[in-house]
Amino acid sequence: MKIDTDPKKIEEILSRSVQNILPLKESLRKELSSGKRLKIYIGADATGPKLHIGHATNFMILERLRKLGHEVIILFGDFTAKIGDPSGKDSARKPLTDRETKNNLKTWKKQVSKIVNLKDRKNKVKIVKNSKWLSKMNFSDLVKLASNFTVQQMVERDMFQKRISENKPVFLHEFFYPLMQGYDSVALDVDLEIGGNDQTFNMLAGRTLQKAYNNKEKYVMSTTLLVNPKTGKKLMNKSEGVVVGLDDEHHDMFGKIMSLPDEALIPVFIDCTYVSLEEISKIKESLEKGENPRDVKIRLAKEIVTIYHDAEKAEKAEENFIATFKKGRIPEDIQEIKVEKGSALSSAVVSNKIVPSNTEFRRLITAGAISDMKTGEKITDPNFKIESEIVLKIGKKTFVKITV
RNA sequence: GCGUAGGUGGCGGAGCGGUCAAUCGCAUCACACUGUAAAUGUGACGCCCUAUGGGCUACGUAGGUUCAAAUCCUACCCUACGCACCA
Repeated sequence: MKIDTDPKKIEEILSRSVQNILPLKESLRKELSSGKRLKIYIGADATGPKLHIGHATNFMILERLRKLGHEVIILFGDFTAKIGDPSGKDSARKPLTDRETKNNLKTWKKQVSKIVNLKDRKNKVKIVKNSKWLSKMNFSDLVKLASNFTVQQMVERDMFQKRISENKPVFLHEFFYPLMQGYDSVALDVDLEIGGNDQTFNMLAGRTLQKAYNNKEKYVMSTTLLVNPKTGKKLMNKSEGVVVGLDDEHHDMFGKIMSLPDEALIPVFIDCTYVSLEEISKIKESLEKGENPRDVKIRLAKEIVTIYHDAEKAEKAEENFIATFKKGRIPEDIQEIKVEKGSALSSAVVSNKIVPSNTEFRRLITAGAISDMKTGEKITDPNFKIESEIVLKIGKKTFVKITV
């Protein structure tokens, strides 16, 4: 296969969404320009079935490289997932069953396929699981592997330092994570690994091991994580922000993007869309000149929805969004439930899991969070009975149509 | 193994016999204002009910003392730190 060495394309690969390239950006450029076919891989966490737009960044880079003709591999970390990443406080995560792993892989392929062309026969993407080699290792293999690192190197990591100074536990098996991930590089014998900035340590472990086992240079490309430039907090994090999932339904996806903080606009454009860098800098300029960020965000939402759905759905999502939230109309595609005439609203809504509990329902209704969409009036009676068809708005984002 | 300090709600962290479903901060949810942004203000934030009241389950686990326990006692489990052990 002929390798494309277009300097412009290479430049984009080397700079867009890239945090750091190790050992050196320029030597990787040389490799990419040499016409040699490189073996490149990206590792993905198999613990959950959902990917979000932050993950997409890496796959976009991978796809660019694939298009140049390089060999790309997606590694599904099923073995590491079985043990669980104990980076948080909770150490023991229940191991994933084979069925869950299988299922995760399936949904996950579907999501990735929106970005990476998995079916292209000319340059096929290889998908591998790391249980293939990791599950076969015995204790002496592990000892050999571990002897490539010192405890000091492990302990040096920020996350461990922090926990040590806070007197929080650091479990021994946590040290195995970089080892296992690093060994993937050896097993695959790769030239380059791409991963989020938080994976740098693990990726570098792979670099060390690749040198030790195969005597080969492995490049490491770390990519920027989606963070709020103002607060420094991760954007795609359940506890700190909104998670825009790649398989979110189009209206939902659109809405979630609209609720991203304004400051995040440009980074998300760069990392999660195909909009050219020149154009993004124009957008940035117009924002600085005072263009309403909302309109820019609509553009962003449309770009992203187009990637994971299509242009038509993006258009629809926009219309729906404007109609519902700007004009206060009833959105399309709302949830519908059917109940007996005269039954209590509370039970209708709780039994259909729209509201988690009766107590919560009471809270909402006394706060004036439930209103009739047709009349615009608030419903404040906790014992409200459903006598005829009604469309309700519950809180900010929930709409439901109840028929009798 | 020994010693010391700990284990409280999604997280951090108070409380140390009754007024504790548990101060406070973060997160979350709702309302107001808005651009489903941010900021700000207000309120809510275990569950259930025939609801300005009542009930049930919760403060590592299991027992016990007491009219009454997150708070006291006993045992166990877990964590950190120190000591001891270290072919």
